[in-house]
Amino acid sequence: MARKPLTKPRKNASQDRSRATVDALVEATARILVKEGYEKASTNRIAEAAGVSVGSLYQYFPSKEALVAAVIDRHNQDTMRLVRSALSEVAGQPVQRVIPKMLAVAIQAHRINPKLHRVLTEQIPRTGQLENVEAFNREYFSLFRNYLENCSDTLRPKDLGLATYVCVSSMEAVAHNAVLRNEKLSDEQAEALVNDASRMIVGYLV
Amino acid sequence: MARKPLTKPRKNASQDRSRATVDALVEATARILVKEGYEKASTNRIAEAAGVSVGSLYQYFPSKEALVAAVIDRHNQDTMRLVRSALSEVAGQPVQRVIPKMLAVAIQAHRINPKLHRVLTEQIPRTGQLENVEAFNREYFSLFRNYLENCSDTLRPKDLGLATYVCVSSMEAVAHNAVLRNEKLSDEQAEALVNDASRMIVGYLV
Amino acid sequence: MARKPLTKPRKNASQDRSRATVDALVEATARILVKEGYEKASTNRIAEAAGVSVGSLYQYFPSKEALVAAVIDRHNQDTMRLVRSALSEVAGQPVQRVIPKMLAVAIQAHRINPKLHRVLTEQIPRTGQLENVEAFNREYFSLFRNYLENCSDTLRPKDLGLATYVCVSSMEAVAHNAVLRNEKLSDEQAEALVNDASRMIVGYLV
Amino acid sequence: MARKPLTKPRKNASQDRSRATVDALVEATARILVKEGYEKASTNRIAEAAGVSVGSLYQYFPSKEALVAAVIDRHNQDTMRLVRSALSEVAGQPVQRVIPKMLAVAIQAHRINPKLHRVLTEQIPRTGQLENVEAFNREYFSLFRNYLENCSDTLRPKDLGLATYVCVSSMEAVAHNAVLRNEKLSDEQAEALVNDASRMIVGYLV
DNA sequence: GATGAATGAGGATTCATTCAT
DNA sequence: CATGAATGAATCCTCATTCAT
Repeated sequence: MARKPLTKPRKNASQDRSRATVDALVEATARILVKEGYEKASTNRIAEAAGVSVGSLYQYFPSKEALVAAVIDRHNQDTMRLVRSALSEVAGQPVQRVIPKMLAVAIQAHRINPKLHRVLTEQIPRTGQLENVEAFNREYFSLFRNYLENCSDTLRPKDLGLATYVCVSSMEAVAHNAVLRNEKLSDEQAEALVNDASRMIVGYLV
Repeated sequence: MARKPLTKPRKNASQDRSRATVDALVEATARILVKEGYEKASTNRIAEAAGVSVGSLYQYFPSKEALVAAVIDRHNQDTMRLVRSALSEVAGQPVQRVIPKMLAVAIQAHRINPKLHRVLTEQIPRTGQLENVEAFNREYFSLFRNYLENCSDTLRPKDLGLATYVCVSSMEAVAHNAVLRNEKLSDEQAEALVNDASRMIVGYLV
Repeated sequence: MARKPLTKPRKNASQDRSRATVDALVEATARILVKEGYEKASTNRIAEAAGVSVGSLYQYFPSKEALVAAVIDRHNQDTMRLVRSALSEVAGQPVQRVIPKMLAVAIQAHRINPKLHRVLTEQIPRTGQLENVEAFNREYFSLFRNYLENCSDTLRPKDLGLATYVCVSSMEAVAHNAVLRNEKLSDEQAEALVNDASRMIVGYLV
Repeated sequence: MARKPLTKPRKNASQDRSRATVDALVEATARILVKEGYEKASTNRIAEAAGVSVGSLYQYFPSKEALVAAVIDRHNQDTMRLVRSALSEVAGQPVQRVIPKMLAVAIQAHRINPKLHRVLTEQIPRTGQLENVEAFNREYFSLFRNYLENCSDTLRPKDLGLATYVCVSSMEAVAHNAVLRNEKLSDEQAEALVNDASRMIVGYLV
C-alpha cells in the first residue's frame, strides 16, 4: 500500500502523456483535413501540426489510414451521442414528435463541424475503413427500427425494414444536403425544412 | 463542292482519330477507376490501358483531374439522357404517375454502371471540378421544378423550391443507397422500394 | 522498305538511351557499394552517382534489391566468362594441368575487382536474390563435374559429386581468402599458393 | 570477514541481475536474428523479446552493432571451445588422426546452431566489428599452426604458414558449405565428406 | 502529332537512439 | 537503474508531368 501511490502517478503521467499525444494527433488530423483537404494531408504535416514527431505518430497509428479512421470514428461517436440522447428524450412518443426531433438532430449533427463532415464524406477514399462507417450506420438503423417496432401498431408500412430504410435515407439526405449546400443555413430555413420533411415522413409512416 | 469532299474526309479522319483517342482515354480511365480504384489509377496506367502514350494523353487532357472530370461528365450525361427522356414521357401527367417513374429511372441510372458510380461518389476527391457536378444537379433540379410548377395547383407545398429540394434529395438518396448497398438489387426489391418511396413523396406533394 | 530505315534509328536511339541508363545505374551501384558499403548505398545516392533521377532508377529496377542483384549478376558473368574460357583452353588435358589453371583463374577472377567482390560477399544480405548466386554456383559446379566425368578413368574418387564438391569448395575458399585477406597479394605469393593447393587437389583426385 | 558476506551477496545480486539481463539480450538477439533476419531485427524488438526496455538495452550495449558483435562473439567462443577441446584430445597424434577429427569438429561446430550461423555469415554486414572475427580466426590459425609445428618433421610442406592457410581454408570451406547447403546433412554424408576431405588434406601434408 | 524516357518533388514509413520521469 | 515515449534523419518508392526525338 505504500508503493502503489508511488507508481500510480508515474503510470498515469505516462498514460496521460500518451493520451494527450493521441488526442493531439486526431485533432490535428481533423484540422488539416478541413484546412488542406485529404490529398494535402501528409503524415509529416499532421505530426507537425500536432506538435509531435512523425515517429510518435507511427507509435500510435500504424498508418495514415488508421489516423483518418480515428477521426471518422470520433466524428461518428459525437454524432451518435447526439442521436442517442435525442431518441431517448422522445422515447415512447408518437412519430409526429419523434420524426421532427430526429430531423432536427440530424441537421444539428451535420452542423457540429460541417467542413469536417464535408471532407469526411466527399474526399476520403472509402477504401478499407468501411467497417467503422458500417458500424455507425448499423447502429443508426437499429435504433430507429427499434423505435418503429415499438409503435408498429400505429404504423401503416408492414415491412419495417423497408420503412426504416426509406425513412433513414431520406432524413439523412435532407439533412446532409441542407448543410452541405448551404453552410450558412438559417434557423428559419432549417425549421421550414424540418417541417416539410417531417410531414413527408410522418405521412408515409401513419 | 468538288474540293470539300477531298479535304473533309482527311480532316474527318484526323478528327475521328482524335475523337477515338479521347474516347479510348475516357473509357480506359473509367475501366481503371473501377478495377483499381482512384488511388491506384495513374496516368501512365490509363494511357497504357487506352493503347496510347502518356504524351498523347496530355495532348488531349491537361491533367489527370481533367481526365477524371471527363469520366464524371460522361456518366452524368448518360444519366441525364435517361432522366430527360423519362420526364418527357410522362410530361403533363399527375404526380402519382411521375414520381414512380422518376424513382424507377433514378435506380436505373445508378444501375448503368454501379461500380463506376460507386467509385465516382466514394473515391474521387471532390476538389475543383465541382462545376460539372453542380451543373448536373442544377439541371436535374430545374427539370423537376419545372414539372412541379406546371401542376402547382394540384400541390400542397407552396414553396416549390423547398419541395423540389426535399423530393429530389429523398429520391436520389433512396435510389443511391439502394444500389450501393445492394449491388444485386432484385427487381422485386426495387419495385417495393419504388412503391413505398413513391407513396411517401406523393403523399407529401398532394 | 522505305519506312523501316526511318524508324529503326529512332528505336535504336531510344534503346541506346535506355541501355546507357541501365549501365550507368549498375556501374554507379557497384561504385557506391565499393566506396560506401551496402548500408550507405541508398537508391537516391545511386541515382545521383549515375547522373540519373530516382524515377529513372525505378523505371528500370523495381527495387533496390534488383539493382544489387544486377551488380551481382554482372560480376558473376564476368567471372564465369573467365572460368569458361580457361576451362575450354585446357579441355581434355590431365588434372595436373587443369587444376592449377582453375586455381589461377579463380584468383584472377577475385582480383577483377576485389573490393567489389568483398562487399558482394560480406555485406549484401543474402535474402531473396539467392537464385542468381545459385545459378552461378550450379554452372560452376556442372562445368567442373563435366570435366571430371570426361577423365573419370584416371581419377581415384568414385563419387564424382562428392569430389566436385570437395574440389570446388577448396579451390574457391583458397582463392577467396587469399584475395580478401591480402589485397596486395604478390604474384609470387599467388604462385606459391597455386602450387601447394594444386598439389593438394591433384593428390586427392589421382 | 564479517562485513563482506553482508555486502557481497547484495553486490552479487546486482551483478547477477546485470549478467542475466546481458544474457537475455544476447540470447534474444540471436533468436530474433534467426527468426526475422538481420534487417528486421530492430533494437526495440530485441529489447521486447528479452523482456527488457530499450533504455536498459542501451545501458548494457552502446549500439546495435555492439549487440550483434556480442552474439558473434558468443557463437565464436562456443565454436572455439569445441575446437580447443578436440585438438587437445588428439594432441601429439599424427595428422592421419588429427585432420579427420578437425573436420568432424568443424562440421559439428557449424551444426550447433546452423540457422544462426547462416545469418551470421550471410546477413550481417561485416563493417566495424571485424576485430572479433579476426581474433577468432587468428586463434584458430595459431592453434593449428602450433600443431603443425610440433610435427613438422613428418610433413612435406616447408612453409608452414602457407600450409596452415591452405588446410584451414579448405577444411572451413568444406564444413561451411556442407552445412549451409544441406541443413539436414545426414551422418553418412558427413562421414563420406570427412573421409574424402581428410584424404585430401592428409595427402597434402605428408 | 506521337512517343516514352526522364524528371524530381513529395509522401509514407522505419528505427537507432535519447532523456524526462 | 529502469522505463518507454519521443525523436527525426534517412530511406524507399510513386506518379503527374515534361520534352527531346
